[in-house]
Amino acid sequence: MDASKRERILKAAVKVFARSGFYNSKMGEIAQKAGVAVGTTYLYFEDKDDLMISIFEEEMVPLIKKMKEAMDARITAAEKIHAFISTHLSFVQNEPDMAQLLEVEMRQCSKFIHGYDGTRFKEYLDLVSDALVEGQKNGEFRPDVHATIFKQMVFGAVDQIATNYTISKTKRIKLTESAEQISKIILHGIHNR
Amino acid sequence: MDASKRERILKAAVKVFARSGFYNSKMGEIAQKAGVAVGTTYLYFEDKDDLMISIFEEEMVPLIKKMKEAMDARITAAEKIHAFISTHLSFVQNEPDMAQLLEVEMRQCSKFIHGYDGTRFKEYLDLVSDALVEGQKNGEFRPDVHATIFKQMVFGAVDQIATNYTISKTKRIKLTESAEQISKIILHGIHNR
DNA sequence: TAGAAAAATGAATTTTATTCAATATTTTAT
DNA sequence: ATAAAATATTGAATAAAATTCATTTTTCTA
Repeated sequence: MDASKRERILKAAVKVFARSGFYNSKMGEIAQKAGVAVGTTYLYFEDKDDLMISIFEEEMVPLIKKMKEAMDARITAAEKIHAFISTHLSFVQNEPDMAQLLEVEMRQCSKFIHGYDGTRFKEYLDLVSDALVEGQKNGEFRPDVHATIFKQMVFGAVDQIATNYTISKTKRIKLTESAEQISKIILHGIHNR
Repeated sequence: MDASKRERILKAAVKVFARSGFYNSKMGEIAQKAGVAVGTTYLYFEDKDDLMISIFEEEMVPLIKKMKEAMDARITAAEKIHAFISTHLSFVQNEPDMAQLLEVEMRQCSKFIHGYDGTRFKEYLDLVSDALVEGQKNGEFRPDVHATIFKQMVFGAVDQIATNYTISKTKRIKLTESAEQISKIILHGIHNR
């Protein structure tokens, strides 16, 4: 089993999924683009869904890493949360194909929606709740904000803006502007007056 | 073309989609449950995706109506936004099958993700931005909050909490508690100090 | 009530994901 | 270096469903 062949298949799948959408992507086209036979893709991945989920898992590793770095570079917890929001939206701006895949196409993948345990995704969300808890400990934020609710709320807000941006043709509203608005509302909302 | 037959097919589809998930639902089973032949479903709906989208469109009508009533019953804009959040989450709590369908299964529907123009969905989101603008006019809220960003942000936050609740087995966190937390953060966040 | 129009049927078709028997390549033991 | 064994690859065959459409049934019209 050749690791580079696995990579070739993943790379090809990213391209095909992003261009055609998950549902309309043919395993045959992915195999062809990767320069292998159809059957070979099934030696490296269980099925089409597993291929999609593998893309997610592998893509999240560097994304989490970069996000950690961006947040660690900030001093206050408020700055860390602002960094989460603007870094996520920068990624969406700078890597539209991958954003399309992670936000839009991934959700058509039945195994991802139903079977996926979400380890990597939880890891990502916990960056938000960790920053919240830090800010509660040092008095920046109100202590009555529930960390689990908060992290989902922040991610949900950012993800909705991101998805809408990705889908929309016009790109009327700048993501940098959205990032500032979301941050301001959320941070005002949890600030310890 | 019999309107009641169309209804029977829709009703059957709701049951089957909710039980088996969109992807694993067979048109044959839907037809059987509706007491018609497979081909008949194709006289009333273009395809499986159109059937799913029709459920969404029809379900949104009473949902929007109830949401409008709930919001209109409140005096201040802040109360209206609070009503949006808690009414949405009450619906998720009280109609788990429909919530599963609208939040989870709908997103596996390729035509919904790609082709749907989102008229009904926009109508729903506009309830939030209308309340925001009202609150900005009467001085309750800061005037610099962007309505389009705000409505997406609020919906995204609520939807993420709702989806997580629907998917999770444990239901650890009460949706009423989540509604209070989200409202408090958001309303603090936009309040005109 | 016969003929036309509309609606309904379900077997046949089509499209793809997935499997697996056959083939090719690589590794191991002598 | 060589043959047997193990591993990897192939792509034609299979299977599963969505969708179509020629045929049949029902409803309408004059």
